[in-house]
Amino acid sequence: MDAQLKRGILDICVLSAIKYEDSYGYKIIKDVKPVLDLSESTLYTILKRLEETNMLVVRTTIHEGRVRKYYHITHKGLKKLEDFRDEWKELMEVYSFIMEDKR
Amino acid sequence: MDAQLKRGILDICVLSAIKYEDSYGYKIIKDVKPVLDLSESTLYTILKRLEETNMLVVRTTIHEGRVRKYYHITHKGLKKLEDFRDEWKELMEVYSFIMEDKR
DNA sequence: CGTAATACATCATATCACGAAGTATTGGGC
DNA sequence: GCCCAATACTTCGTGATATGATGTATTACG
Repeated sequence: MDAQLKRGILDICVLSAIKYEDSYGYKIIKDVKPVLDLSESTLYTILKRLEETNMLVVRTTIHEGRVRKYYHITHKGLKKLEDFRDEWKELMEVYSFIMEDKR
Repeated sequence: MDAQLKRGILDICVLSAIKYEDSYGYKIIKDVKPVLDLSESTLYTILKRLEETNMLVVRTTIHEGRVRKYYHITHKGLKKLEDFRDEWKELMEVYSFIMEDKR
């Protein structure tokens, strides 16, 4: 998918991936990649941003000798997901405008 | 609307605004603004980009003593609009993923 | 004569996706 | 024992791009 089109939904996608269950970077990539391709550098950049804007909180654990950081969605993160429904509605209207047959 | 979400559709919106009839910057803004807010600086940046990538061609005219540049969509621009239908389908699938009830 | 409307241009800034490259550990195959 | 894939996270540089601020210039109208 076009990089620009991705921008609006990448953050939302990542939040959605931890919506019901805490998850960690490596797993999030595996979960999201089939539906929306993203690289490790992109994902960790996004996770950092979401942490800085208090959309999620981090808990560092050790799993089989490896560091594993679990991400947990916050109230603010859940609200962001909720608000996206309205954003999507707006986007649908724009799409209608784009595809409108003006002849 | 969120700036990031806009990015993927701004170019498409502008192309769509000149799809059936040549138009000029000032008019495009008036047409697009009600459905998707954009500033003059943004619009002219986009028009320049679309010209550089051969999505449209420009014809400079004088109208009532003022310069007026008419933009005409090219075959490549029309193809871009067509391709957007597929992009949109992908986007819909991502939306399904985001809103999926995983409980 | 001033102001709004028309019309386009440029620049600096901030945001962000992504490839490249790196660090470190575990586990399986040979 | 050794190599490589898989697991897991980090940092840096680059390119793309939306936008506010600012500027230029003309016409129409009261």
